Amino acid sequence: MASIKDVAAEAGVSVATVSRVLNGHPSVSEDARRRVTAAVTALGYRPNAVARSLRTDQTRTLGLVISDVLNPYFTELARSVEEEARALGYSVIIGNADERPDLQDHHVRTLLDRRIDGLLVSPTDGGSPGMLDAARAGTPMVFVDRWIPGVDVPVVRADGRSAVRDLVAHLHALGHRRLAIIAGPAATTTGRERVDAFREALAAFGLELPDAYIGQGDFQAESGRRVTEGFLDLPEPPEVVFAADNLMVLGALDAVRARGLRVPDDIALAAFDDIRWFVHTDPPITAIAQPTDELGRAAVRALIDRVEGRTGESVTLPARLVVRRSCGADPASGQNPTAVQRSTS
Amino acid sequence: MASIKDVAAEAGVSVATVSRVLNGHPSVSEDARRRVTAAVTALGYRPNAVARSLRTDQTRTLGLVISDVLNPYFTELARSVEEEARALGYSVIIGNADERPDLQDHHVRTLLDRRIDGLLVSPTDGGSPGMLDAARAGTPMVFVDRWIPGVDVPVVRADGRSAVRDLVAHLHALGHRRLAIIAGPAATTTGRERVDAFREALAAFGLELPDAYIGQGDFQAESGRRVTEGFLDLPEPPEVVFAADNLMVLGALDAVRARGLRVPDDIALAAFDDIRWFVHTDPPITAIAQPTDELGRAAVRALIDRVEGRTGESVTLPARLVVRRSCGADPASGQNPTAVQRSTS
DNA sequence: CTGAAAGCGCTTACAG
DNA sequence: CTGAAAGCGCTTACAG
Repeated sequence: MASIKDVAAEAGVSVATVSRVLNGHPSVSEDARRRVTAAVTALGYRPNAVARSLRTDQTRTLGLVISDVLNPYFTELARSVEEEARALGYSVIIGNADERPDLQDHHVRTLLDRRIDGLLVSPTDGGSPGMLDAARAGTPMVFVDRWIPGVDVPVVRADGRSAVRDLVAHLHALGHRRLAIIAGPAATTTGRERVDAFREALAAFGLELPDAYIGQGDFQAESGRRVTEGFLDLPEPPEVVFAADNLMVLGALDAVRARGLRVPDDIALAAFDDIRWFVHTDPPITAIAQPTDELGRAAVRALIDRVEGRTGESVTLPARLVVRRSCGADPASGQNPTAVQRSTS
Repeated sequence: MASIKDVAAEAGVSVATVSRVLNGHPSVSEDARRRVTAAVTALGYRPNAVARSLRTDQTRTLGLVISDVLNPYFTELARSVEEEARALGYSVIIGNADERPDLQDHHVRTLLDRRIDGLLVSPTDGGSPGMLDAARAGTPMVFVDRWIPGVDVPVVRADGRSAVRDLVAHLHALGHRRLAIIAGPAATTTGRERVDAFREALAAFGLELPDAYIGQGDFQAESGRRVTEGFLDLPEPPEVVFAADNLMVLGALDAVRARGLRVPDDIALAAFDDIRWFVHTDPPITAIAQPTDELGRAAVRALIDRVEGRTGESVTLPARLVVRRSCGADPASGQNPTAVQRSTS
């Protein structure tokens, strides 16, 4: 592969001059610029980003460590992150933690070894050692979706509180009183917050959230299945199961189906995180939708602010309820008296 | 951040010795090794991968350019690719082409600029200039899923021919005679092949595939919707619509639903590529499943073979039919006389 | 406007 | 077993 030396030789100038035209430095004669450009195309020369990074101490690359690539929520997030980063002149390298702290650590370490300029993380657990090190070492960093309390890093996330209130109002209006939740890992903020928001919303309606109605999931489908089976085995099973993410509701559907029960007649279902397929499941699933795209973009902007020496700010965007049929409502019938946004599809 | 010099100073040895212990070189005294190790942990030293790459001319990194991250098929592929690569000591950087040749080119260029050791591509179109350059320049490369005819690069893919035959046999046994297909872009191999396989399978049953029953999609949901509407507007609409990927069948479902029609009563649906949600759509969707995980692993092995100087071979793995209810069959009823694999869920 | 030179953080043949 | 030195491909202050 041609190097800058080859280009210099071909153009009859020094490598310094080649470098200058490559980087758009103003003080280069028109003649030199022309010859270098010609040499570059003649040789099909592409600057070696590795060498450039070593010299300039910047890679123009962001690292993104997500909890699970197989979860459509994170996949959408990754896409918007990459788009915004590209628009701002950065590349992004994605690491998939698969909800495993050790894998998360592996990726953080690898990314840091590659000297990425900044790190975007949706932490899998309460903070793996490598992650904490990175934060302490002052690596420009921002958390997306999930965060780690006590670590001084901006957080870009959705606030589901009001949407969860809308959901509970919706369920209450439909006559449901026994509401259960499949929680995410207690070590994650989203795992805890969604339970808290749910409990608070229930309290506003004078309802309790008994321990038996809090199932411990791990954001994976299998845990949703297992927890739901537990609920169905209860002497008094819940009337509604609210899954804290879209994969666990998949598992819940599996479990309900395996028992030969019907949604919403026998049991109602709802989920945090909306995905396109929810329109076509049987029945269509009521969900809380995050502004995923904007979250990804805001996170990138905050991170690049930090990277370039500005102060990146935390951002919180509201999530919203999308009512479909899985809780018993017919969105078109106007049965539901509370003011919630309805699905248009 | 501590450099190798700092470690050398701390340990009281030369940087050469530090480098040797870091790389497990045998001829280092036990004493030196101990002091270096101590210095490394004392300083929290991590070797700079950028500098190492520049020197050794290898990055231990593979590039993966996929057509669309939002498509679960590619997301699964990416996951297995990363897993196998990691097991073999490589990292992978993913580029999402979003089915756009210009974006594909952008990623190929960026990846090459970073001097990745090898490139895994599922080409979006007939081959963007940058991709062709890369192949010509001798960059170790392998195609996954889709490939470019005439380019001398190993291909790792699934052969859907026999599964498509099984599907057509299944449809024929159910009494369907007017079968239509939503094709992928003609510029992609999978776009063309699936139509060819479908046509051949129809021919075996004495059925034709009229032009009006071939809709031109682009592997995105919206095109599936548009094409399906066209089918439904035909004087004689098809009885079955077979979508060449899972996103287009989503669009087809949207279109069918918008007309107030039912699947499979009014029209049957099937798709290439299986996803977990198909079990829970209304109705569950009959699909052709690829051995995605094995494809990803095989592709990585073939690529690393090339990178390390061995001859990476092409691999073709069979896809299989998974019968559900979207074509009118009740998988449990044994209605279908042909020997096809049934969904167990 | 231009070039020679230093240096980014490593690895590795060479000499001892 | 160990170190001094060269060099990977760039960028950039410095001098002219």
